[in-house]
Amino acid sequence: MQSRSASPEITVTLPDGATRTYTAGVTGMEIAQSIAPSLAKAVIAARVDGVQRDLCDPIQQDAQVALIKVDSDEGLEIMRHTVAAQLLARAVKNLYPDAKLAIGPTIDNGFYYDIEFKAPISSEDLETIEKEMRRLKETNAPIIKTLHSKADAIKAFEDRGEPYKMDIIERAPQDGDFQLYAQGDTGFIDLCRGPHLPSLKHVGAFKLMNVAGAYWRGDSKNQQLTRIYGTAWRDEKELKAYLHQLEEAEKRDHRKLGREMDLFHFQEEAQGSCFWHPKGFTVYHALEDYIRRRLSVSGYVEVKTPQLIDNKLWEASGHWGKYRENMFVVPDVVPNTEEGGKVFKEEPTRFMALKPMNCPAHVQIFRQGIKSYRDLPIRMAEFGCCHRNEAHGALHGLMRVRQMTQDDAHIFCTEDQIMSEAVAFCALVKDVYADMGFEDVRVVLALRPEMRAGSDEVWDKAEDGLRQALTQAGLEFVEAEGEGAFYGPKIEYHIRDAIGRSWQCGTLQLDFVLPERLDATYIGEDGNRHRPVMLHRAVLGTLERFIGIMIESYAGKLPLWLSPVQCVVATITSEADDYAREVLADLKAAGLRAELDLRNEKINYKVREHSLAKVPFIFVVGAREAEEKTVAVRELGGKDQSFEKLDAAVQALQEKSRPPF
RNA sequence: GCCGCUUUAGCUCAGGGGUAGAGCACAUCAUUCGUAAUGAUGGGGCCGUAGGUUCAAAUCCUACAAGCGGCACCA
Repeated sequence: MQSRSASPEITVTLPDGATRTYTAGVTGMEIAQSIAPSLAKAVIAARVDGVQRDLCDPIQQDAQVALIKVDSDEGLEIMRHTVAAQLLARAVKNLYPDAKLAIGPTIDNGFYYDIEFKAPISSEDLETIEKEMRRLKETNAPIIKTLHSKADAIKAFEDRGEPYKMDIIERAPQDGDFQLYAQGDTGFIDLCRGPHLPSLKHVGAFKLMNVAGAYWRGDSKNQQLTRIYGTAWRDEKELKAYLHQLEEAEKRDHRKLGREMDLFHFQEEAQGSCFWHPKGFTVYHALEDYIRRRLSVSGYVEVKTPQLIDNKLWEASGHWGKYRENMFVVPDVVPNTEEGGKVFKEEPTRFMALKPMNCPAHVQIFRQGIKSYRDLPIRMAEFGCCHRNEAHGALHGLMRVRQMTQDDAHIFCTEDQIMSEAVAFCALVKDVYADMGFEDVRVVLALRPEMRAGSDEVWDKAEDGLRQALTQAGLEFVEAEGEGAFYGPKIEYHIRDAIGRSWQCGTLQLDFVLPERLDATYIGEDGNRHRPVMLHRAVLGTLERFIGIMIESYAGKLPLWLSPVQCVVATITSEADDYAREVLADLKAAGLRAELDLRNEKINYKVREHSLAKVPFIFVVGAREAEEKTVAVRELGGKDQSFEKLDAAVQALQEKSRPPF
């Protein structure tokens, strides 16, 4: 055995496959310097055997090393992290010495930092903080890392009055190697997993965006901190482009488009419940009809169940105990009619509730009569109107409402049928989302939570069934440990809105508990009673949220089959009025949703107005068209028009407007 | 529910202790026009709600409500 030399040589393999030899303990910065001085200026971190490291970290053995610059995605993220954890944190501590730092991670496009302030700060204070950040950036302070033992690290933050940092260190599993980052000799330090930029001079363009409240460790029982959100980019140009893109995205906000396109509105007296206008309800119906056709050929039967149900059923189902804070409860009492008197003469003792879910009602239908295993699976669908008493702060346009209509169904089946039903459902969702034009769908498999009902064997089977179903449907998905419902695992389909917020739409949930609680049974082959399994499932989720997502995704320019007005017949002069009426009649006879614009306005004005209203087609008619029985067809977004025979144009539009299913 | 912000005409927004402003929209009149704004005139507001301060409040203060951005919760 050969004796270890004081400084053995190591081989470093670069991304292009080239190898170089260094003395053990070489740092990323030294490697960069040995390659090119320009590289040493630009490099900000290193990836050593796949792990991001600071440039000052020594490399002790043979390794794959990639040098990271800000021009890469991971470099940009490191820079954002430094802007949050170093620039923002130090600026805040300079301006508010008694502020207490919690955590400051990066997020899509930026970062945030959670901080406890003595007095509330407002968005105006952000400008001051941002100014201080700019001043600090100009100092180009170097960022210096030191390693500390647990006790030392705790001491350092105790001295600085940083209880949240102490908490993080105390909860950390390791005893040493706590990384503290300082900015030169400014006295500022922060605890961080790193890596960080070697100096503030690598910081690009940044902007603080807004302030919000956020709970420490994400738990509403904990102290609420102030969260400062910011964005950071390589330079001013990128920052500007991002801000512009945000502005554009805000124009797609479904609440704004809903008003502009006269689709729906909300008002104080019915907060969280949508008033659907004729045009909006046309979209709603078109979508509902589409799903109804899909379900019908997929072997579903449709039902309708009561809105108001006695709390006896909710107690039996478990909702009264577990879900009551989200329910609208109605006293089952005749109200007092005396003027100025109490609403109820006596304290109500009997209650009903607006249904927050359809499942218990569907079990009631299942329980009528005796079911045989030959009847299963029963796929019971309902466009169920549900009410949930959502927290005020949760409401958000159509995305989060208090009255919603789910494209809901419950599949009652045997355990052996779970797999095939789940596979069929995943295929159905895939087809529907493809029809809607959604590509960016995030699929989550939510696995068993700590508190759960049912044996591990049943959970193994259920989770595996869903996993296989997703695989067979060819869907990529991520697994979320502990996120499942207490009664079973679930699949969730998430879609993003215009500004990138993710909303859950479709879902499949396995339930072994409710059939038990509500005593649903079927007679098996063996002549004995058995429990069916219930699959709760929705493809769109709710019509409200899905339409909201559709509006944002299409920026209001809905596909033809969903457009509330598919075609406007616009005249050039009043000479063409009679002919325009004929054209309209033909369109309507072909089942198209068409309107007439005979107003005494210039055609430019009409085209502009209907284009802004996002009408997919305009049939322009003037004296010439009336004479020749043609129409000038203008498609939304198109620059010019085509002249077509009336019957051909109507037929073509009819063809194009056919729903995808 | 919690934190911060906002609330003025149908919409977007300016203003600010002393008779309420603009653009768009709307109405009327003129114009009959060939593919993204024709012109003129006019109507329209309890300045979110309720209290308070003041000779005087849309403006200052307080409370409440709703909306917006987050958090928590969730389809």
